[in-house]
Amino acid sequence: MVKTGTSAGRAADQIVRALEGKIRTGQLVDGNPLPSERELMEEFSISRTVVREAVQMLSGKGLVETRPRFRPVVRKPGVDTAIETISGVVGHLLDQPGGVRNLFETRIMVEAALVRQAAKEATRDDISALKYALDENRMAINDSELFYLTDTQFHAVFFNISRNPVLPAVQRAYTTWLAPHWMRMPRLPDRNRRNYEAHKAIFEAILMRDPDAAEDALRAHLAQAWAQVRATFGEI
Amino acid sequence: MVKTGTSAGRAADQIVRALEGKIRTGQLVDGNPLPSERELMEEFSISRTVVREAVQMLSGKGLVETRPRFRPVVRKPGVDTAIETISGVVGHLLDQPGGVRNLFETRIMVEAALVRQAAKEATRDDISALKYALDENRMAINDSELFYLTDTQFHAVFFNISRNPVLPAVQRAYTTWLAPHWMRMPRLPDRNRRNYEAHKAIFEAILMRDPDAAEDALRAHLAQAWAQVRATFGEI
DNA sequence: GTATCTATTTGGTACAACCAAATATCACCC
DNA sequence: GGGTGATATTTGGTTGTACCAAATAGATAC
Repeated sequence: MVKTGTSAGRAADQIVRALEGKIRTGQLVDGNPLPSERELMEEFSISRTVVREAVQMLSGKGLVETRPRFRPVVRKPGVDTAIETISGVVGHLLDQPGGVRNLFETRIMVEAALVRQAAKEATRDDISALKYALDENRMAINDSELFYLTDTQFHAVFFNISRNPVLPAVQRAYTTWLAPHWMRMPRLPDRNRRNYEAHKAIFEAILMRDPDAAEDALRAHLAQAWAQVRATFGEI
Repeated sequence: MVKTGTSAGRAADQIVRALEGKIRTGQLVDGNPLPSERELMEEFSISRTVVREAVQMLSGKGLVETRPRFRPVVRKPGVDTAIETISGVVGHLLDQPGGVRNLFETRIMVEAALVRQAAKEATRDDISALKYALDENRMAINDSELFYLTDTQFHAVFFNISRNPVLPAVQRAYTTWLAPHWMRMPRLPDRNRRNYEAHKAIFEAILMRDPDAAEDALRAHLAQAWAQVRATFGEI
């Protein structure tokens, strides 16, 4: 029987909705493989064509993870999932003139807000986390590979202070998307030291509970970083 | 001939990349329909199945727009495209406990940063745009439908001041995603007036070039809005 | 020139078949 | 008995054909 144009009008969308539900309610457990395509086509009485289509849609929405020849794996949606979903488009945006600049500008804005907040309401734990990250950063000045890592982790502390799970994911997005430009920059102990000093200045402003100074230090730091990027890549 | 497992290993990904390129370079013009599936299968010597798969992927990436029975339309990627792409996942996130709260919190943070910036560097044009939006808002106090609109537009001004095209898109995202909660709130002239007064307070702080006051006013305003949401929906 | 009816195109779905990579099964040897 | 490797069985990837119903283009009538 060739059943076409079903009442509801759409197609595999129904399957998608059904599976979406099963994932959200936990009937399909996070991390487990999806039922095989043949099973699904039997369960919903549809052709494999439609099953594949549905699975692909779910993959596009980030609810399942598909590797080329493997069973799709269920993934309960999280902030990181959302961010991965747009990575493709963002890639194109960054290729456009001014794309990187625009993204980086929002990062400055967000992080400026975060350091202000840190200066105002960082707990003792937050501050010791910050101090730890700063020390790690200092000790890595002569190891550029490690310095990049500790640099990122220092900044990460700010994104954690709010206790809002969205923000750490946002930072991961920023670092992932901007990494191509950062990683290919010449990294010299000299520059590392300057960056460390900038971090230290931010830290001290936060210690002094001075939001304005913290914001200024952060902006100076990121502006300098941007200048380095420009020096490496030119107009972007 | 049944050709499988081609050298490169993947499948419709190649087609996706090819089409991606054609879209970015403008060979496939923004707004125009994609070639028909049959044409594409001939052009790339692949089965229609694969063509459809590729098109779907492009759709998932937001590079083409597909309505159920219509020709897919090419869409050059923009920030809005990116945001639409994640709308699906975000929907799930908002359903989770605390989801709305977390999102709204980031909105407060971002907008607080924006009003600070506005207070510091708004041009004469920015300020008159703000004043215009404020007046429109005042005149709509007794028309709740219109008030919601002018409310949104008042806030929109802040997202425009930076001249960064990412931010207006972000605001559209916020309003879209949070709309379901805002629109179903009881809207009374009384509340409208209170919100208008809050807007006015923010505006005046910006006029005075006082970032701290502007931020405080903005935070008070949004905190109140949140309280209203809570009063309507309870724990969310 | 506009409206209406008809032919053709085009997307949506189904089914059957096949390949190659994964995975499960089992016999075999230490 | 507990690994180890060869074998059988899934299972995802792809092709081809076929058919329906909605869109669109084309022709015809008004």
